Amino acid sequence: MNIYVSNLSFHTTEETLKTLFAQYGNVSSVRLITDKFTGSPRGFGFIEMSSEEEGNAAITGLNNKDVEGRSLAVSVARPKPDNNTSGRRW
DNA sequence: ACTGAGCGG
Repeated sequence: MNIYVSNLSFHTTEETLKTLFAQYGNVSSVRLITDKFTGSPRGFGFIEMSSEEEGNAAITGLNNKDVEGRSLAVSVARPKPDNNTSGRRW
């Protein structure tokens, strides 16, 4: 279950998200998108959970949640484009 | 090296 989370504080780290999402299910992976030059968290990231139900529970529970002074924006991540092995084929 | 809409590897 790929989950997209944004509107994070610039001080928010992976462990913070990990702790928050772990409350609603098993977090498979946590990836914070960092800047290329400064290496600081850009304010958004991706969360992978073990199951879809846990992901929905995390989204429902953590969306618009106040974290470090910012309201989290949690939603389902978009499918990434692929050369030819990607879902819809038209 | 920075800042506030946002979808990465």
